[in-house]
Amino acid sequence: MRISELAEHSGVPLATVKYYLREGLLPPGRWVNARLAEYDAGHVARLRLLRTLREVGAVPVSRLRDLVGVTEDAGLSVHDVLAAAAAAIAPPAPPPGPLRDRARAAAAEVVDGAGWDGVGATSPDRENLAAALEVVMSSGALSGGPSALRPYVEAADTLGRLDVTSLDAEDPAALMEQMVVGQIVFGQILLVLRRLAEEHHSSVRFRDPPPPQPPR
Amino acid sequence: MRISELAEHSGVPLATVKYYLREGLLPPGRWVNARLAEYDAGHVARLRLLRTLREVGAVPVSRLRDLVGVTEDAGLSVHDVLAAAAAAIAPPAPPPGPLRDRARAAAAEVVDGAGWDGVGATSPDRENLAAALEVVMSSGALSGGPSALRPYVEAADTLGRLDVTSLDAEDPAALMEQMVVGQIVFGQILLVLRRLAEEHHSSVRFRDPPPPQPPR
DNA sequence: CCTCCGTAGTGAGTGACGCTATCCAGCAGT
DNA sequence: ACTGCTGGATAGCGTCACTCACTACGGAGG
Repeated sequence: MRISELAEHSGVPLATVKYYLREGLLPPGRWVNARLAEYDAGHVARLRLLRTLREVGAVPVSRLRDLVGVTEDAGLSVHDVLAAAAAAIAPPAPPPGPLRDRARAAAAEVVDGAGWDGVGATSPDRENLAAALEVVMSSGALSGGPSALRPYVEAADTLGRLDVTSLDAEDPAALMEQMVVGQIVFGQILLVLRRLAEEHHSSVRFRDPPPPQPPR
Repeated sequence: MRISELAEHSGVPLATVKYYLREGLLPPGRWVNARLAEYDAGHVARLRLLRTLREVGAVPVSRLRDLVGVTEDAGLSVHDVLAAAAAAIAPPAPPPGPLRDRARAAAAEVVDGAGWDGVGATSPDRENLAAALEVVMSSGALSGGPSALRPYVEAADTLGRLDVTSLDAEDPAALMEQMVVGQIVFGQILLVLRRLAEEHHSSVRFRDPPPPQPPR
C-alpha cells in the first residue's frame, strides 16, 4: 500500500499522514525503490490509534509522541507500559495555589485509604488529584475530609480493576491499543454516562412536571 | 475594588481580566466616575469559576461564554441550568464514521437500559456516547452488546444520583458554581482516580516482584 | 497651575498548535 | 518525451488564548 492509499483507507488527509510521518508518530514505510515506499496494516492501525487519541481523547500531538515511544520500547513490562500510557495521557496539572500542600496531603490520604499501594510515588496523577482536590477544598466542599470521596474511590477501584483484568493481548501493539481504548475511550464514556445520569436524576428531582415524553 | 486589585486578588493577570471583560465573561464594574470602576466579591467569584473551568476542565473560552449566559438567564429551572451546563461542557463529537448509526442505536439502548428517561432526546451527550461507542465497536470490543458497559452505567448512575442530591444552593450563582465543581472537577477526579486504580491493579497483576516499596 | 502616576478600554500582536498547500526531483507507465 | 504520481521539505494558514502597547483621561502632590 502506498501513502495515498494509506491516507484514503484510513480517512486521514494525505497531508496529515505526511505530517505524522515527519513527526515520527508513524514509522516510515518499507522502501521499494528510491521513490516508492510500502505501508502495511500496521500503519493503518497506528493511524487509527492516533486519530482516536486525538479526536476522542484530545491528546496533544506531543503526548502522542510519548505514547508512540512507549509502544516501541520493547523490554517494558505490561505494567510499565500502562503506567507510561497513564503518564502520557494525564493532563498537565494546573499551577499550584495556596492550598496545594494541604491538597497533596489529602490526595495521599485518598490513595492510601483506597489501599492503592501499587501506585508509584512519582505518578503524575498524584499531582493531578491534588490539583483537583485543591479546587474542591477552596470552594468549601470536602470540609468533612476526604471520606466524602468514598463513592468516587469505590467506583474508580471497581472500574480500574475491571479494565485491568480485561487486558488480554500479548502482541505489544494490540495491548497498547487495548489500553488506550480502555483509558481514553472508556474514560470519555464514563464522563458522558455520568453527565447523562445527572441529567436524568436532576430531571427526576427538579423538573416540576415529570418527564413530559409521551410513551413511545 | 478596582480592576488591578481584582487581578491581584484573584491571581489572574490584569491583561487577562481585561480580556475576559471584553469577551463578556465578566460583567463590567460599577462606574464610580468616568475613569474608575468598582468591582466586588461577585467578580472575584466569577473569575475563580472561570479559571477553574479553564485550568481543570480545559473548557474553551467560547463555552465559558455559553455557561455565563446560562447563569445570567433568570427564569431557568435548576434542571434547565444543569442541562445547559452539561451541554456547554460536553465536547464536540468527533466526525462520524461508518458505524455511527449502529453506535447511535447502541447508545440509545444504553440510555434506555439504564432507565434514564429524563434525558432529553436532543442532549448532545447522546451523540458523544455514540461517538465513543463507535470507536469501541470498530476496535472489535463490545461484541457482546452494550451489556458489557453495565459496570460503567451502574457507576455513572450511582455517582450522578449522588451529585444531584448534594446540590443544595438556592442562590443561582452559588448553584452554578456547585454544578460546575460537581461536573468538571469531580469529573476530573473520577478520571484521575480511575487511572490510579488501574495503575495499582496492573501493579498487582503484572508487576513481577510485588510492589517493591519498603514498609514505611 | 503643572506634573506625573494610575486607570479603563481598545486594537494589534504573539506564540503555540495542528494541520495544509506548494514546490521539487524523480521514476512508471504510455 | 510526456503525464501523473511519488516521497520529502518548507512555508504558510487559521484558531486559540492571551498579552502588549497605546490612548485619553482623572486625581494627587507640589
